[in-house]
Amino acid sequence: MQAVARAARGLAAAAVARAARGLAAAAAAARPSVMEAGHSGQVQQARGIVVQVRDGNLEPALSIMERKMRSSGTERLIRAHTLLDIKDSENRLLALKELMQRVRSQELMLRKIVIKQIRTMEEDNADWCDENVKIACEIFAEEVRAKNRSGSHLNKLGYNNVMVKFKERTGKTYSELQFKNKWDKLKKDYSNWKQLGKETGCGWDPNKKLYVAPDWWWEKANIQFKGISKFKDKSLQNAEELSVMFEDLRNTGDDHWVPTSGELPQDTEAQIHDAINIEDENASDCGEDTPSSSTSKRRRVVVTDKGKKPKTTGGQWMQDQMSKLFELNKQTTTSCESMVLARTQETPGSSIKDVMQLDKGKKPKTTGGQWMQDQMSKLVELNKQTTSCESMFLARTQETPGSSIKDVMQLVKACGAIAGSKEHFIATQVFTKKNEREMFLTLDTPEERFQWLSMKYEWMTMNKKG
DNA sequence: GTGCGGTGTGTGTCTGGCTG
DNA sequence: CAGCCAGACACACACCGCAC
Repeated sequence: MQAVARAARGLAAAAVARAARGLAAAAAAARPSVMEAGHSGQVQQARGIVVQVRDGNLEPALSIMERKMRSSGTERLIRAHTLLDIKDSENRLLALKELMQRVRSQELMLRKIVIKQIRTMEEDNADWCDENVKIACEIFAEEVRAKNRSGSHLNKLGYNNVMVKFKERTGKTYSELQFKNKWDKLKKDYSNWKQLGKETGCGWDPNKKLYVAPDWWWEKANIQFKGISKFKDKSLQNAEELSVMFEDLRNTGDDHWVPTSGELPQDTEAQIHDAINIEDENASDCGEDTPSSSTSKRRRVVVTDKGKKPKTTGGQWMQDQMSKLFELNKQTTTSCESMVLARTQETPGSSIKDVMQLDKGKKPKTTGGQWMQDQMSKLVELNKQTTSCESMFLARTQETPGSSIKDVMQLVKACGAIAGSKEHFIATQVFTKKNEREMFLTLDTPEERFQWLSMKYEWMTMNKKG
């Protein structure tokens, strides 16, 4: 409002000046002056707008002038002129911006064309003959051993090394992308080959080193595992190198999940459960680092977030799941860990508490893959601890009687799980397994035992649904 | 010094076109 | 039709400048 008033005042002042000029011109020959004439109340013929200022009172005169200017269209002309000035300058600015954008986009286009031309001149069309694939696999494996793999792919340095080494050995210049594509392809092949090893419908021909199955089986398998039928009449080439490249991140879906795969387990709890593999006592007895095949295939997560795919490269989801995993590990480990701690002095910095600290505070400024690898290493360490303390515990329980089904079921009833209750029912199901009984015995109070049974029931029913 | 937003880079997934 | 390839898309992280 004040600005508007100021503008009006400015316009008025300009008009006053112009009017005064016109007045002055008309009264050029005569005296007194314009102001004097105005002051004396004389109205003189003049061009322009004439306003009288009475008794030196400027405000009413300005108001009158504004009215006159508005009615005569002068104000509109002045405004239009002013706006035209602004528009001109703005237009010039816009035009300059547009020009810059045009130049920039043309420059970009030109650059793209030049890059493409240079690429096509420098790059060879990928020719993945057996020999080239073999060399590539060897170099890939070298780079993986040199820890130039982050996540599930080689990093920039890794690809650069591959490009250089491959050129040295074959004379061919392939781009990073071409190697990346080949890497993806090899990974898929390796995954399919491993899948064949688990399929029950095919046999193994040791002479030909081939999986054998009827044609209909291959057709069926190829629908489920795209590209698997290529192994119908040929075996996996460069298996050793591929093993180095992919074995620790194999993504067959049923026994591993790769956090960077973008396909998340729908039932996270169940996945965590599978990951720590509590249900499968046989597997835990074997001490496998990775869980054995679970009952559910990896499923595409239901995307609710405005259709975006769950890209989880070292992302929040991964961190959340790892946290949950730690939490569950803590739950299953703490009780026996305390026993171990009582006997042995713990290595500083390797306690669960220390490891759990990883979740807190700032995110580590590393790539998702690196972070994941670190966390997994720590998790493996933690699991080793768990396994060792479990074995210590088992050794102890073997010494002490009281872990028979009969003994444990007495404890079940004592903690309030009466016959007919869901807690009692789940106890009858799980305590046929020795490990479950022993785990149950690690709980100190009846309350803890009852809660454990409740959770066990919910967990198992949830997994049944999943 | 700290927090925030913008930008660039690296990484991973997916899709569709081209070719043999 | 399978294999190869390019490119779009999405996300995480690092870095930088700026305001407070």
